[in-house]
Amino acid sequence: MLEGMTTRDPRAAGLARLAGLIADETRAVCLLALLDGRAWTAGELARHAGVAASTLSEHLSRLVAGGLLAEERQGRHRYVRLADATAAQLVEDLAARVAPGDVRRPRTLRQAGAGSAMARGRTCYDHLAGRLGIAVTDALTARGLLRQDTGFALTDAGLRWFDAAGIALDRRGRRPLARACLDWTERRPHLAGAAGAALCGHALRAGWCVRIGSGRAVRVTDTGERALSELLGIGAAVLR
Amino acid sequence: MLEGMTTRDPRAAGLARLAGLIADETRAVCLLALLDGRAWTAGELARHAGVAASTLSEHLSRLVAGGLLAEERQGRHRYVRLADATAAQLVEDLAARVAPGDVRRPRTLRQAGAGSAMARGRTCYDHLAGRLGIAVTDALTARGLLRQDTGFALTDAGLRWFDAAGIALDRRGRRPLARACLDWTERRPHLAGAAGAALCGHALRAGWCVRIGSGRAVRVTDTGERALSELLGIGAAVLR
DNA sequence: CGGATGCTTCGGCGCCCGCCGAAGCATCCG
DNA sequence: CGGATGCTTCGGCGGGCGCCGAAGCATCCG
Repeated sequence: MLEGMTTRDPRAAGLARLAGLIADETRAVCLLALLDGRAWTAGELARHAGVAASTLSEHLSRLVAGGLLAEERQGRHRYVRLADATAAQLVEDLAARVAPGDVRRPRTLRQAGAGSAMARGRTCYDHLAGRLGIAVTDALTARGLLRQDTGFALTDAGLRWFDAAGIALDRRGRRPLARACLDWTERRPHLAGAAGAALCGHALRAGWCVRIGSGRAVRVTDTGERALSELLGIGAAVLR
Repeated sequence: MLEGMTTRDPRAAGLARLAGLIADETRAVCLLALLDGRAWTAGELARHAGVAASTLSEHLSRLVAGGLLAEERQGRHRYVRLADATAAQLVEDLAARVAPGDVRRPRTLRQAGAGSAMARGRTCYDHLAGRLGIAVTDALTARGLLRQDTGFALTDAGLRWFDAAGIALDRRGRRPLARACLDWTERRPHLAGAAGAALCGHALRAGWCVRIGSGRAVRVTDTGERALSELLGIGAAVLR
């Protein structure tokens, strides 16, 4: 056989290998969990995924070797997190393409409860998502601070708004300031990129919102309601 | 075992299945080849990938069933193409993340020749790439028609430029007008999205550039050099 | 109509990979 | 120091999947 083979694209092997990292349901479970942007221990992920610790250990080694995860050893714990923003974006992009019909809806009450908290507000890697993320994105757009019609970019007024709000934007890196991230529960784009990260970081630091328990869901505080109302004209009702 | 399993993310199975479609080198070869945006027959792809027709037939069925490819039967031929722009973007995004060290450089003279033609100018799904794509993107940016510093979006002046050049933009669909696509050979972003597609389509229709043979490489014509110089101030030397 | 061409189906083979539990190592803590 | 905890390594098992060639079907063409 073969011989007739012409010039296989040299990227194919790497592409298949990269996709292969995500092409396992247990690893996919881990990557989606890590989308909260925080570090998990190997044991937490093993329990979360429902497999033996030994099994998960090997999965983590592959994901780290493949560059999707970064690890940090602390004593007898192995902490892993998504390697960087581009890794997070990759998982997001793939997850966003998954046909909505392919996701099974949660069944138990407890899951439904957690689900509705997540739908209200959560972090998506390092930016805000859920109705909260959408509300912020919509408000920025309505006020002419963010353009969505011709792409996805901050306007000059948007740059001034961040400056006036005292939210520092890191414009040195290669990371784009504004980027669209498709919201899983809302099925609409919300603000990601360096600006989205800065805004989320500020919101958590300033107490505009706090994490619920140990998950990625967040709740808007009274302080946060006032700030979002003053700075962006977001009504409290939208966030409930 | 198990029992301890908590709430696996319902998207995990779909995510793994989707990634699994790309996680095979032969299928990856096909997807990368199809990034030229045109339709290939099953036989062409089999020869290109260097596998038996029967093997490739099954691969195509899986890719079609998974929604990444669209097929069209004509007589005894089975034509396939990327299902839509989002499928193309998915493959691009994944390929862009492949570590540059992972791609082996071409070796033979013939491959090197094809490579340099590809590096000069080519189509990337439905927009321009290679030095040509970069030159156009840079020129649009330098003239204030495209913003890259705060995201990736056309400016109002950019909208007027397309209008004045007689290039119709389809703004009805959900597809973003401007989007960044990481150029494989240049390692820098070039213009994709509805505007990139419109520009590329116009360039081919107006004879600004023509396809070289049956591949995805394109060559800029004399007409094209004049047009690009007049409309965007692109010097001919850049395109060589 | 009959041979050539393109694709698909099928059976069979072999490899890869995900899974587990047992055993071992490192770390922490009383 | 010794037991508990967390992680890793190893052997073994089973299933899935990619590969092929042979055979069969549809289409095209002389």
